[in-house]
Amino acid sequence: MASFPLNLNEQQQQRIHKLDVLRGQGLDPYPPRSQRTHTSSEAREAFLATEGVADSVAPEVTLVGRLQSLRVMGKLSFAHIEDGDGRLQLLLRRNDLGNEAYDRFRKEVDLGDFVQATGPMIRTRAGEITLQVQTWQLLAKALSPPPEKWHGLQDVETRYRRRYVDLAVNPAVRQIFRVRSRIVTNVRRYLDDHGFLEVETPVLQPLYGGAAAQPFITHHNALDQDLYLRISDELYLKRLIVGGLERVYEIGKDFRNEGISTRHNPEFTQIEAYQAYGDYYDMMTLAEECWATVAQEVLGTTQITFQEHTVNLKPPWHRLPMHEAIRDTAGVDIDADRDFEALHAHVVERKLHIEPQKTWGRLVDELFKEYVEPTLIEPTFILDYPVEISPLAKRKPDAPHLVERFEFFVAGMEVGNAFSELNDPLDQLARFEAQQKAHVAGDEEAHPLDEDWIQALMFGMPPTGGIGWGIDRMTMLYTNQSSIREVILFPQLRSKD
RNA sequence: GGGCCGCUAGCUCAAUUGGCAGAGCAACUGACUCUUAAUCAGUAGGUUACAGGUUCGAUUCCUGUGCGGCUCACCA
Repeated sequence: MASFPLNLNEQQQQRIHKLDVLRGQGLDPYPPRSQRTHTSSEAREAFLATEGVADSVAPEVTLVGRLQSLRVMGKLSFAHIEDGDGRLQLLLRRNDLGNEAYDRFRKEVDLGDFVQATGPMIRTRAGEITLQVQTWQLLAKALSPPPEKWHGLQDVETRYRRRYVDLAVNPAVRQIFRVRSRIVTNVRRYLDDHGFLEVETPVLQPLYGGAAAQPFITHHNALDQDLYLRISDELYLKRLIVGGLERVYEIGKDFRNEGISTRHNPEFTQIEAYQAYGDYYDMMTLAEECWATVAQEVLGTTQITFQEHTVNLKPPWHRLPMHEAIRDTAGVDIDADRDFEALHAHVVERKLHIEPQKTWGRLVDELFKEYVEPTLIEPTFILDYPVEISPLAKRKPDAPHLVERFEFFVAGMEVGNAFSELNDPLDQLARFEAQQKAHVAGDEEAHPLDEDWIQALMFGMPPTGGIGWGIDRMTMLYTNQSSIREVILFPQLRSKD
């Protein structure tokens, strides 16, 4: 018996009493094995294969599953059990089971219990394909009752904190995570088919990098050394490009120590891919082809509906240089106002403020986020970012204040980031030094100087295109979920108590 | 971190102006051999998130705390 205070409610106490009754009858409420012969859909198919066929015999099956409904009508009862394939009805008759087995089902079994039932498949008078139970067995007793049967579990907090209940009673939630799994599988397949090698790089890193974010810090006891949880995979994957692995990718968790919102979870899943001898144009092709292919495979169409928007992921996507986008929406020509003060005047005029890094690039970024981002409904690549906010990307040869970088947007949501990778070690060093200045000036998300990465670049890296996007946000778009918590099985919540 | 909203039975929700805390489902007892939101009769189930305050009296009004949702800021 439980030796810790469980604060059992009345229904739980009743169910524990039933455990004692069952054990008193010499029955194990938690037997070690089951003997399934068919899943619910296999049993249904087996029945349909024989129904109406002359001289055929109804198939005899053994099904297992969780009891989801029970309708007792005296000497006849109906129930539904649910397995991984779906629901199937059970018919139990006193005549078939005998008094003892029938009464035990009525008295000792509760909604939520796992049961096993054996018998022939039949069709009831109401037309439902049903297992006519001859023998049955309890597989696992549930001590807590399931939520109410037609409103189900709706409380969002309880759904996230007790996801097992959510999954058990809300089929739509199960479907989201099936889609998520198939998205990951198909992204992987696309990259595998295009010659990319899947690799794993450290989550625990002596120095973090690859993005503008604050890290989580942890400690290794034996080494007596602080380590960071990675904020991106970028610099390790690019080390592999230096090492001669020409196409690599990784799908894994990144960790960013920032606010939580409907679009941000502290740990999130990102795909990053790097292609030697490629550039950011190759990454655009990769993104639009991969997203369209995955949508076709997973959803059966390249058209997706997200909230009030319906968009088509079919290539080619819009390609819009950032300065054009800002000119067309904000009415500011950033090419004309190349210095901080001139552009700052426009920003002040529009009552925007920038913190903490006061650079020309941040002003551009601010204008972009305010005016352009909300307009990006159709899948769109925004090209050519300011160098100050892109310390790992290669400069545009004809415009060295910009870099060959794009971010892409679908249905108003930023989903990914890519660039022609900076492979000039001395320029990389200069960029890191600029980041250090920004850090001193108060930008806590400035990129730290990674000396080992400079060493790697000095060994020589070919021209390379790299891309990353969020699997969580991709799943949000493909399943039409407006909160990232709906596509993460166990989203981060504050601990209770 | 700011603003707004929410927290009542296992679940979904009510409760009038501050006046006995209720319903449906689930549970328990009974009837019922083709139901499927089964039906019918009956029973039980509450620290109204928590801590204070006002009041003869608080689910209701006030203050604080916790947790959550949305949103703004920040970010991806």
